[in-house]
Amino acid sequence: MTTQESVTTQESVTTHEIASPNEIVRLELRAAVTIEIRNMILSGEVAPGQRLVETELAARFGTSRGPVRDALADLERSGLVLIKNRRGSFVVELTAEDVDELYSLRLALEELAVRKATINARPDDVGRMRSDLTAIGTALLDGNADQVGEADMRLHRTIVSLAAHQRLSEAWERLADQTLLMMRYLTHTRPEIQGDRGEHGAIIDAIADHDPDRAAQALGAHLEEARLTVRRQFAQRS
Amino acid sequence: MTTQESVTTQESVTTHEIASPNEIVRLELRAAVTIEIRNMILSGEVAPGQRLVETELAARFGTSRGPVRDALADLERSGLVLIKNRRGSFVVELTAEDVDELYSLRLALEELAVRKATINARPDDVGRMRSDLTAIGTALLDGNADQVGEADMRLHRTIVSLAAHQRLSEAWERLADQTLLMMRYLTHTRPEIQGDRGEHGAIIDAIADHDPDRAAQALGAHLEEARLTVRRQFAQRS
DNA sequence: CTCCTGTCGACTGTTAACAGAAGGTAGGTG
DNA sequence: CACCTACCTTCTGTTAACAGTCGACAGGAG
Repeated sequence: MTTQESVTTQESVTTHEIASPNEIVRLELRAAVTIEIRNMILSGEVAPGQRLVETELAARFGTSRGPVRDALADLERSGLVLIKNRRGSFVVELTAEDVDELYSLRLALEELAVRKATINARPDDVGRMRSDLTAIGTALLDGNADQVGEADMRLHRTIVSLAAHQRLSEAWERLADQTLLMMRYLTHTRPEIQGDRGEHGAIIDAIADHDPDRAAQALGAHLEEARLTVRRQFAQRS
Repeated sequence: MTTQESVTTQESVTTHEIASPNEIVRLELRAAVTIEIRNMILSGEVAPGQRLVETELAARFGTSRGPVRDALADLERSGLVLIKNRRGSFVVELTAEDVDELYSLRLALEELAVRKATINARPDDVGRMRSDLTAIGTALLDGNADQVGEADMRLHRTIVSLAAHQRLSEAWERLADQTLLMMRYLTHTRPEIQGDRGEHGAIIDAIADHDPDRAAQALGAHLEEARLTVRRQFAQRS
C-alpha cells in the first residue's frame, strides 16, 4: 500500500522505449504509467480477470488518477484491459476462441506484411531478420519461455515494419501485446514445445529471394502451426 | 462561445447508435462527446488539419475538459484525430499515401471477412446485404454523395459483421471512419463517379453461392477499383 | 534586413475534491 | 432456513483549479 515506487520517467524510457540516445525524450506521465501497468500484466504480476483499481494504481505510482485512467484507456486499445462501464477495469481473460481470432487476424495482417516486405527488403534488412532468428535460437537454448516469446515477436515485428505501412503496424501491435499475454498462459509447459522447426527460416529465405507467394505460404504454415500448438495447450488447461 | 448546445445524450443515441428501444442506455458523457465531435469532423464542420481546442469543445458541450479529453483520445484511436504532445489535437489530414494504406489494409481485412462470411452467411443475411445494396442504388439516384458513402460502408460493415470476428470488426471500424473522412475530400465531384458497376452485386452473389475464392476476387477487384478512383481525384486536387 | 533572445498569452498535463452508481452485507420477513 | 430489502462502503465519472510548456511576438544585435 505504501510501496510508493513513484514512476521515474527515466527508468521507464530506458527499460522499454528505444529512445535515440542524443535526444532527451520527455515522457508523459501517462505513457510511463501505461508501460508500468503493461509490464505488470505481461509479467503475470496481475492475473487475467483481476480487477485494476484506479486509486490503488495511482497510489502505487505516486500520481493522481488522471494519468492512470488515460493509461487504462490506452491498454484497452491494446487489448490487454477490459473496461466495464462504472464497474472498473480488468485484465482480459483470453479464451480458446480468442486464440483463433488472434491468429487468423495476425495471418491476414502479416500476409500483407510479408508481401510488402518482399518488395522492400534490402540486404541489411535480411540481416536484421537473421539476427532476430538467432536470438530465438539462443532463447530456446536458455529454456526461458518468456524470452522465446519476446524474441519471436521481435522477428515478426521486424517483418511487419519492413512493410512500411503505418496503419498495418498499429493494428499488428495491438495483436502482439495480446499474443504475449496469451503466451503467459502457456509458460508452465516446456518452452521447446513452441520451438521453431525452421519455419521462420523459410519465411526469411523467401523474403530474401523476393518470392512473395512462397513467403506468404511459409508464413501461413508457420502461424497455423503455432495456432494449433497454442490451442492444444488451451484444451489441456480447461 | 456561448452556444451551449449541451450534449443531450438522448439525441446522440438516436442519431448514431442503434440502441435497443426497450432498454434505456445510460450513455457516458465521454461517449456522447465522442459522437458529437466525430460528427463535427465527418460532416466537414471542422476541416482537416484544424485544431481542436479542449476548452472550446468543453464550453460548447457544457461539460468539463475531462470527457472531452477522453473523447479526443477515442477519436485518435479511430484515426480521425491526431494528438501531439503538449501541442493539442488536430483533425487528421489524409494524403494520397494514406489512401493506399487504407485500401490495402481494408482489402486484407475484408478478404478474411468475406471468406468467413461465405461460411457463415444464412439466407436472411444475404437478404440484409441485398437491402444494403438497394440503399446504395437509391442514394445514387438521389445524387447525395454523403449518403452513397454511408450506404456503401453499411454494406461493407454488414459483410464484416458476418465474419463473427470481434477483433476483425474493431480493426475494420477504425478504417471505416477514416474512409468516410476521406470521402469528404471528394464530395465536390459528381457522386456517380464513385458509383457501383455491379461489383457489390458480384460479391454478394459469390457469398450467397458459398464460393469463397470468387467472393475474395470480386472484393479485391472492387476495392482496387475504388482505390484507383479515389487516387485519381486526389491527384486532381493537389 | 535577418537572426537571435526574452517575455507573454494560451492551452495542455496533472491534481484534488465532489457526486452518484454498483456490489456486498446485515437485518428483517415469509 | 431461504429470500428479500435497505443501507453502506467502495470506486468510478466528472468537475474545477494549478503549474508548466509551447508558440508567437516584440525588441535588440549583428
